[in-house]
Amino acid sequence: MTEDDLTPRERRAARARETILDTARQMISERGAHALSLREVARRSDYSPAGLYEYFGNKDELVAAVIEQGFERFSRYMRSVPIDLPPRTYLLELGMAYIRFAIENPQHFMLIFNTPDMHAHKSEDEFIAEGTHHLLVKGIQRCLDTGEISNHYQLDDLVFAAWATVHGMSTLIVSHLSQDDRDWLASSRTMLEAWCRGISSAP
Amino acid sequence: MTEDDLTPRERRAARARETILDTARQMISERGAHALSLREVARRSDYSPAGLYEYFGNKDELVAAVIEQGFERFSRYMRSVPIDLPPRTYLLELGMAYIRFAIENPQHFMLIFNTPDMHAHKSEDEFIAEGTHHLLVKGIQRCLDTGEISNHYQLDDLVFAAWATVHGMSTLIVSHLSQDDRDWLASSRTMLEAWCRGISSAP
DNA sequence: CAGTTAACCGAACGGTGTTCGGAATACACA
DNA sequence: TGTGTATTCCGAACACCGTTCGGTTAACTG
Repeated sequence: MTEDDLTPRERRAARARETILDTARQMISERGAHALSLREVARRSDYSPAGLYEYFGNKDELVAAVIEQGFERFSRYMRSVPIDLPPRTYLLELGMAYIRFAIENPQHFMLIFNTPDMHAHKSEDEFIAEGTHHLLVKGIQRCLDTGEISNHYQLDDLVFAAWATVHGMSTLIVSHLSQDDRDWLASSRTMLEAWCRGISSAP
Repeated sequence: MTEDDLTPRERRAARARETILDTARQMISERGAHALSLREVARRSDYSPAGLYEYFGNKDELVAAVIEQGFERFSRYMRSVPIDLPPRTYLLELGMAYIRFAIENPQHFMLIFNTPDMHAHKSEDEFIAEGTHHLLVKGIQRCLDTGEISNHYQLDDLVFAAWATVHGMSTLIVSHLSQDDRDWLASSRTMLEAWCRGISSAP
């Protein structure tokens, strides 16, 4: 993937960066992003607080790196859905992958989709997010093409509603209903199927 | 509403508490909850940092109080929907009230529904939230009774899906699509109508 | 081997939330 | 009205935080 002709020094630096990043990632999935302390990261990875600044410009850049990792992980969930499924099934499974990611990585889901500072992640994350977003757009477009979704609705509105539904389900499950031990994946699937059927025909 | 036979001292204390709370509320709606500084609140309300501890046990209690205010405001939006509307119209307008609150009070919406610490707001907020939640449950139950929603679906799942849809729309609009200047209220209404129609008949 | 660069740290600065002892103030009661 | 008590409020301090800077190793380069 990447160029492997790195000097030992560069390879060492990359490894150190990765170590620090892993520590931060683990601390975030343990206690959430709001409780991340740079000094604690330094402590756990055997650096002095100042030492970290060799690898990350500041705290925001560190959590931005974790967010980027999270986006890649999220992207993997989404891309794992076979594209050769029937259009409506594909759409359904895409939504389920979204929700599965949230349930299996609650802290990272919160981190990458719920951070109040949208200024931090702009370049690379947006790029990856756009990539997965495109999967949704294409998926819906295919359903429109095959007539499995009524062309009475605009593509933009359909994308918005589909995204909102799975995002809302994910958010509710991980942040408000986590203690309730219902089978949320089953409920989500049932109601997503209903949603797909609902928009399959004109009013 | 409340008992007015308070001593002047109690009245003064209540007023001071309210002043501090207002300052905090304004600071939150200006720059978000994550940027709230207790010392800055003290500065703006002419107290010393230590002085605030006479009225709030700690910072978390202060933002908990702001959250409670936010819940009450949110509850007012929801209760403003006339209950004598036709069942399906009522349900639709309930959802629109939810989204309107989010759009018109983005920081407070984020604050009360997106705080990573679910341990803080348990007692009063849950109570009010349950109150508005009950509006949704009753609204859907009425639709089931009149047959405007297919009884093929379970009440719990319907409530979950309805809540998730409006919550997702709200969250996306205020935190990811705020710069996009589409008419999100219109899009939301269109797709909520589609959702209502979608579950009106069995598969 | 000498010079340069990278890697790292100790110490400090200004900020934060919070605690504590005490001072000022307002109150209740004699 | 005076006195004792409870409320208000604050200054100072503590521990922690993110960040910067100068300097000291350590590693690479020629």
